[in-house]
Amino acid sequence: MAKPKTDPESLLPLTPAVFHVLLALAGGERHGYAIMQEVAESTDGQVKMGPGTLYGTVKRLLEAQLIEESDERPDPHLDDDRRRYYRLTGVGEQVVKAEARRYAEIVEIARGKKLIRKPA
Amino acid sequence: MAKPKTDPESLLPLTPAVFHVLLALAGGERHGYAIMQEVAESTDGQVKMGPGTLYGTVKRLLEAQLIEESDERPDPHLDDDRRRYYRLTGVGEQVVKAEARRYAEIVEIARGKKLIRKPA
DNA sequence: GTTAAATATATCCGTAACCGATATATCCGT
DNA sequence: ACGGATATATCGGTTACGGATATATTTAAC
Repeated sequence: MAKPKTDPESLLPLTPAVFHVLLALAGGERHGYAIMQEVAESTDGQVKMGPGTLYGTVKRLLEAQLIEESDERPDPHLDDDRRRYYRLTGVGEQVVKAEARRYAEIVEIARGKKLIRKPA
Repeated sequence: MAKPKTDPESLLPLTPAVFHVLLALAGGERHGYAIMQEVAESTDGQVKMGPGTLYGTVKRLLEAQLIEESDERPDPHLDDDRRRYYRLTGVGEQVVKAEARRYAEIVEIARGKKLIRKPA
């Protein structure tokens, strides 16, 4: 994942770390630390991303133009100068959607083999 | 994934290659080449595992005792001496189930963010 | 029956990614 | 003003991925 590609499918499958970051940003703009927290929270602590993984991943995602830094800041009294906010690009949104569909397909395969039951 | 561990959850998340191999074996005993074919087929060609990935992964899975080699052979006239058959161990089955559940949870997160629609 | 293609396993190695450790600095509650 | 949580960043060891390569056998074709 080094050069900017425009075909979303060609980037799949994503590494788990990349997918989790994109998923977190699919909920709206977030800064790095908040991404870490959201990943840990949304997976009930099953996936804990350390700073090395997070910032390395963010750097690669910026280079691949799947995310971009945002200039928008929240209300000044809620803000923190250190924060750097990121958001999905158009391509990034397509990629995370495509990967989500791929996950859903795999879940269906697992259901077909009776590894899991309930369709929800 | 080097030492044999007995707690399935502690091995998660699996790498995509590992998960696909375990998923293929969840459908019953298979030999290496058949695993490659099944992964390509079940993912509609989206995931193509080369021999380097496959046999390296199989080796690691044997060491981790998630799979084991099988002595059972099919009818002699259908057999091929070169083949080496593998099956899931008890732990392996627990691990692939746990990972399938984890995938399902992530799909639900993606649904909650409107990245995909249909609950099936 | 000889050739060719597909089958089948295996290793090597360059590239990339993970991720803990470490560093640094700021914000905020008490 | 002190300490813990917040926040970003880099370094380096370890691992895994995955294409290329090698080798041999089986099967189909001619």
